[in-house]
Amino acid sequence: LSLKHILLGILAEPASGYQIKQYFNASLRHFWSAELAQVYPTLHKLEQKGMLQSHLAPPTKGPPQRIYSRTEKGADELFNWLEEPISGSERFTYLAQVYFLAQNQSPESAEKFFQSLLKQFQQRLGTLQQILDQWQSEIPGIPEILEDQDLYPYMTLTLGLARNQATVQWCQQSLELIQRRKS
Amino acid sequence: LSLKHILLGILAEPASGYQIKQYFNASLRHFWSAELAQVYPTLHKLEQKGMLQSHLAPPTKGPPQRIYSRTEKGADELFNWLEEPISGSERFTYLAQVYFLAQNQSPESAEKFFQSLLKQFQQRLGTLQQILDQWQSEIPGIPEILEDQDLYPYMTLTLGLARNQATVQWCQQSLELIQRRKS
DNA sequence: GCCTCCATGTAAATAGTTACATGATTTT
DNA sequence: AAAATCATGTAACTATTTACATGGAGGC
Repeated sequence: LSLKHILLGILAEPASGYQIKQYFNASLRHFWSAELAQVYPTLHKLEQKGMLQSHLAPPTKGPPQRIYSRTEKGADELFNWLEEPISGSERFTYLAQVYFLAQNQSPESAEKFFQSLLKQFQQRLGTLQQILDQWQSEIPGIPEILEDQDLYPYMTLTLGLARNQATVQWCQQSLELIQRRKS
Repeated sequence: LSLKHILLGILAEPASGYQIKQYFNASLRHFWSAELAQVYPTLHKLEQKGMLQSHLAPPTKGPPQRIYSRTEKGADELFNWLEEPISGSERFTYLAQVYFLAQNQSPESAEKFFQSLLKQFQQRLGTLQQILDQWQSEIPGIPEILEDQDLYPYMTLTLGLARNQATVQWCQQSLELIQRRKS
């Protein structure tokens, strides 16, 4: 349901399926990802519904590209989605793993699990921090100075940072608690 | 992929599909949910694979219940899953909405969106806080005093709280920024 | 009598992943 | 000459949601 709307959002500028996938990797991967095998059929469906138009671009190099652009109908659909209330439930597989951790017989398994959790979240945090550092060095006066079109993507970055910081702290506290209980 | 393992985790004690659904509503809903229409077929598949066994319980009241219990094979599968590394990508639909918010023509739409975001996260935070308060009033000396089987579920609660607090703060800061920019 | 809760399930649709197929161009 | 990247797509499978079908028990 959401990929449709995300594609409509990305297609503020015309682009090919492949370029859209690049955009996912470059800018959205912190909260969304999509495989090409999902992108292409979804673009087709959106075209069938009249929300996108496409044409083949002459092959400058390599195979020809099919370039999609958003129609008015597509833009309307996007604007409606942008006003929808958010959906309730989130899914965190690793929290399910934590939840049942006590069922694993081996006594160090919980400690090991949290150590690897901590590592992974520290790494994510580092990645996000680097991106923020780059924004800050390139654009002094951030965020006040930003245009709206950059401000909201920037906000998704700051939330990612805040949440990851909270998660790293939680991992550390949990690890300490687990280690204290060993004795 | 995960629902299988979550069912195996819940079935440390034998239970029916309906009871499992209750358990989702009572204890896991903060990070996972599942419809009965998904639970029943998944239980069937797990039984076919020899990870669960079932028998019909005599109808004390109402229709008979099919009670599932975990086999050794099922337990092994669970233990393996509990040691798997976590998967990389998370999905947050509302962050995609934030990301494209600038494309909505109407100037107050962003403000409205964040106001409703803030409300919803404050509400979730309140719910989680209530659950924590109850644990704390019922079990003084939490978390040190807890058995492992309660400690890890408790940890999923504390992470939920920490993340929601971070999110509420982010909503507030974002709203202030948006309101400052109006002038 | 009607509504809700208990309890199980199927069917159909949507969403998403993994694997496969194809072929050109550019880099090593 | 092999490997990586560009570029599009299909097929098969897995995961999830929404809607429907059925029927008993207990409360209003």
